[in-house]
Amino acid sequence: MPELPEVETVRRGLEPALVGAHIDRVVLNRKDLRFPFPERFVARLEGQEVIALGRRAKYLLADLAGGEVLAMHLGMTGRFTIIKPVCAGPDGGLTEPGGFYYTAATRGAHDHVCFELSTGHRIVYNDARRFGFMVLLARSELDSHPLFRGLGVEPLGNELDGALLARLFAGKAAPLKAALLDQRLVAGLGNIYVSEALHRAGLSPQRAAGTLAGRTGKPTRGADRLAGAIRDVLAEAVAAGGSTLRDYRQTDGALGYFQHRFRVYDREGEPCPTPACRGVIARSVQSGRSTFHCAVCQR
DNA sequence: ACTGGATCCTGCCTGC
DNA sequence: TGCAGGCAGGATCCAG
Repeated sequence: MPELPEVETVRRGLEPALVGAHIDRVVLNRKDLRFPFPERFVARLEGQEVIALGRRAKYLLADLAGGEVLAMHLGMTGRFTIIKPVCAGPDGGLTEPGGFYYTAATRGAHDHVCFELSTGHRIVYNDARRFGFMVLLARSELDSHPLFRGLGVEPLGNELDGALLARLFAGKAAPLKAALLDQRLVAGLGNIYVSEALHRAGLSPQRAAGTLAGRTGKPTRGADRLAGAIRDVLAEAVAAGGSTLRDYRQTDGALGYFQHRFRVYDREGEPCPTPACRGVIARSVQSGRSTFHCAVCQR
């Protein structure tokens, strides 16, 4: 479920295990994800120390001591799991505090990559649909790399406000839904949070994006509301993800799960949650993707 | 320049 | 119960 908040949640979950550790061994269970793994992928990673774990839009960025960056995109179904070290139990046998081993026998069907760290931790990447991918690139070429060059503004950074949105959307006939999904404008929103942000802002997903730029190019109140709604919904989701992170060892240990309540997403037919609004959440399809909105309070 | 559609892949849910 | 069909949170590419 990786939009920006989920990726940030995964980043925060992985950071303590990954940063400062060396990658002793990398096991690939297949030769590609969405794309083939980079040339000499394993050799370039093994022996490297991870010195930082960052995020840009929906990409995780692991900085390596040698100057390369491991950039990882989770696609639709990518997940990371931390497997804690196995240690000797009271009965003399091997037990594991989190309650599970990671062996060939327990390996999940779509566990494609396993990073074995110097701390004894293993970090497993699982991706059923394989829309995710990993690339290795020099830190110095990050900003000019085709994957990152065109990315738009980071929505939780300081730049995003109504004025910037108005500038980005000026002259665009595309519906707000499509404009917000465009990673070249605002980077990190996905199908869920676009619906959520538009509902909070009281803006119809069908409305032309350019109408938020006013006639003089000045931001409208709608643009200000939308910028605020984007920041609020993402920040709340990140906070919700973080609040459940302490439990990451239970069940299958997958990072990035959280119980965030969506106000409109997947709530077709339910009453609109806006106070005093008598509307009902409708589902529609825009450029092949589900949109959820209330026609009464979103204009 | 913008837009909609097809596409990659697997799993799950629905309806017949 | 079985199975076909549709749908899924991403992002790119292509035709129009």
